[in-house]
Amino acid sequence: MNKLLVVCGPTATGKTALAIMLAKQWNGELVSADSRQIYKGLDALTGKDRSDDIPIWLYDVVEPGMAFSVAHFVRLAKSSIENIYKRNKLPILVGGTGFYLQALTTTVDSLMVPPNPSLRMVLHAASLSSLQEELQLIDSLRWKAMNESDQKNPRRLIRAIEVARSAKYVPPTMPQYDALWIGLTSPLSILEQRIRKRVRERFVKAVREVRDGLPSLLGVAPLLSYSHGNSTKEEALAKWTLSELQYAKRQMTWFRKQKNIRWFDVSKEGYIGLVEAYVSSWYTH
RNA sequence: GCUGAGGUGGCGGAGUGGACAAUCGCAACAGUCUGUAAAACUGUCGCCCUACCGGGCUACCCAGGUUCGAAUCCUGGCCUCAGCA
Repeated sequence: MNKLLVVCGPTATGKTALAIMLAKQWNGELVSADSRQIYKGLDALTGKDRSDDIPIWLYDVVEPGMAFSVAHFVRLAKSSIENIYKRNKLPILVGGTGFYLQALTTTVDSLMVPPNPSLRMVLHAASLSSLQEELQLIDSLRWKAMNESDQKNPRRLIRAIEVARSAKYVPPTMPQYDALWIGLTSPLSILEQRIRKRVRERFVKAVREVRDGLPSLLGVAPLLSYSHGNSTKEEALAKWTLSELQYAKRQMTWFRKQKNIRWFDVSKEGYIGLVEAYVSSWYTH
């Protein structure tokens, strides 16, 4: 089975830097699994780190505002990984978008059902209760499988109805990888400091990147408010920092339930050595 | 110092005699997740018990008072802000 190294974890833990280092050691190339960094430009806003000699796939694949979703990601990532294998290199999947990572490494059956824009438009105008009723009617199993939170989530209900109404698919078999999951984390207070520092460092560049009409990525609203003169730099920094921190917490909520991740605390001295040893024992087997 | 406005839960801000442990927003905490995942959504959110059905206690600047009953009315005090000085 083909080996695939996965480096995941919340934002601002140094995933990319670590992955680049590992790529140099093991003749690898990176594949980004980040739902923000797929957009062209916006380097400072989305925190893209780059390397002169290690390729990073799936940065800058689509214009901001264009439709992009997990399904696109999975297709692109699969072909990137194949490409890397063909050249006998090690793909290193690095990113904080847990859903992307999951979809790529496991089977997600409904992923092949494409969106139905006209249906969505109609359902979008429907009330929550009518969405609930419709789903119960056309796919009661799906409805029962949803928890209370999703049953009250219009977006999820609409997608479930969309899937239920589509023709049934036989899910294609996904490539199976021999994946090693490495998670990078640190205590929340330290993570907060790192986020604060990173955001401050990127502020000036990020202000130049944002413009009206951009998708509402983290930081866009406060940065625009600042550049329009509606808030001070400190206010904008505070808001951007806060949203990044909240995002990091959400990421951790996702990753916490995933039991195959080996976690490393990046605030501890010598964690890199531990990672290297861990990867080494996996890679050489 | 005078005049006006006001002091409500971590913050903002409703409430102006009973249905108020106090609408709502933010923050916080926990969580959901199968084509928007940066998103969307759920629950909790004074303290203490609880078989989660409830029960007890302390609360709306402070001190008194009126009232069967006050965050809401009255008196005094303290403090804040705006304008005048």
